[in-house]
Amino acid sequence: MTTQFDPDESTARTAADRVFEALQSAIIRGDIPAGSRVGETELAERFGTSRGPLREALRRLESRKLVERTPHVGIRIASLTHEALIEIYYVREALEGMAARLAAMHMTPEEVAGLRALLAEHERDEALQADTAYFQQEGDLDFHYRIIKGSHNRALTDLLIGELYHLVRMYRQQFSAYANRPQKAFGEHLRIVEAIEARDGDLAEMLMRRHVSSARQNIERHLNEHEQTPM
Amino acid sequence: MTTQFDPDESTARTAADRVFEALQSAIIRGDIPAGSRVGETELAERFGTSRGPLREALRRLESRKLVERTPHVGIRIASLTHEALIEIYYVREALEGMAARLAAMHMTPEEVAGLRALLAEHERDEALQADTAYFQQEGDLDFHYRIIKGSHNRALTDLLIGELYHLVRMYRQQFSAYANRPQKAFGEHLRIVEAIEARDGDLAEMLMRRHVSSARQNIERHLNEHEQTPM
DNA sequence: ACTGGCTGGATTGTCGACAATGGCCCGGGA
DNA sequence: TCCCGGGCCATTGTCGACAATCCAGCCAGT
Repeated sequence: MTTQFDPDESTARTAADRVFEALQSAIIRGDIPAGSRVGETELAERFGTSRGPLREALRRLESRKLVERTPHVGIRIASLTHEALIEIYYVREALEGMAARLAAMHMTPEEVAGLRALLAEHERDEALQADTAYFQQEGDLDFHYRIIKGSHNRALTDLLIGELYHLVRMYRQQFSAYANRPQKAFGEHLRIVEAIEARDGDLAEMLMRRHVSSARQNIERHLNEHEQTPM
Repeated sequence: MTTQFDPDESTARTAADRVFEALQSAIIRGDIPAGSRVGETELAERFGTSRGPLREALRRLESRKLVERTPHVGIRIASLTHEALIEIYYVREALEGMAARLAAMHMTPEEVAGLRALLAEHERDEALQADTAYFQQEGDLDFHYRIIKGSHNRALTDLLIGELYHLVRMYRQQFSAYANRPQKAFGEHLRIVEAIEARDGDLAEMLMRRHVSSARQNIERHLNEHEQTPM
């Protein structure tokens, strides 16, 4: 069951980078169950490398909050609590709101056009698939990615895409995503794009914040209904 | 010029953690000049350890944007451009604004009282020292730290304190801080605390955002005057 | 029977050496 | 004189082995 790579595509970089990406994918996709303890030796031979590069990969994953390490004890795959997810959504609200504001200021006309094209594509898919949520999931990520990159703010982009979104994706995998009202989300996306086209930074930020906030409230409602956190 | 440690205080954790903190301090304090290339072997023997732990420390510092690594080439201490500093201030504006909002909602009465006590202490120091900026620098950081922690949002706290503020501090060390109008800043701090005491989250966020935004505009003004980025 | 300490095993932390890659310098040719 | 190519060297990437630490289970004592 050793993982196999394309020998010319991924070997370009160093082995530590390969095992880092592979391990990250494995965690996000749920191939390694969340919250489980794993040994370094086990992981090392699983990914066909030594413990040296593996440990470096683990350090990076630790800073991304994907694994937890306790000295002399071991590694466990991160299992996020619902509270942590809610906290992340507050951060997303602040950062993506700012991203939308900056996108309205700095996006090139080509980027805006691409954004609207993406939205049109979503509309077709949505019309076809009505309320199936999964494809819309990836489309939703794509939409947010474009606005984040449209901010042309590297610090903001690195923080959101490099640090936060991995956790969000792991979450969606763990709890197979709360039904996230694709038609409502699409309408919100539409209005955000309109605000960006109008170069209205204030409005774009406000709409994006409400969009993220709605998603958070939607999750909180689900949690209260299902009473998943008795405590 | 080898760094020295308290042999009982810092040795509690692992050696990789010690060299991580030591290296981070050295970078922030400017002991290692920004932008300079350094070799792994050199650093390893400087901190009295082997290359193994040092490389793990470097990985963590890399994710914190304090060093830059290029494979097979080497390490260079991060030297932030002015544009990067401005970008960080936009992120701070968004995140600390949210932190102030959450602090107004979630701070305990004790934390609020401590915040006001800190402000009173600043007022005394400020009255004594008029316009000397340096002490106010640390006080300013302390003020912001308390509000961030007052948000009771771990994701937000980790991001701001764990990822961002090191860069801000390194900056202040590099460029020995732009004169940051302590009396004006103090007044803004005062109004933020008042908003938090009134549990007015909207106002607290707005004031904090304007506070950070003012600091950013102050820096931008200095950059334009001195024309430090000819390009 | 239960608590306390202890020993054995396993896992992580650390180290030194080897291999591989990139940069630099020197020499030759146009 | 300038440009290009090849070889050498330094530095990084990787590996395997040794040492330190923690956890589990057992044994003894009360």
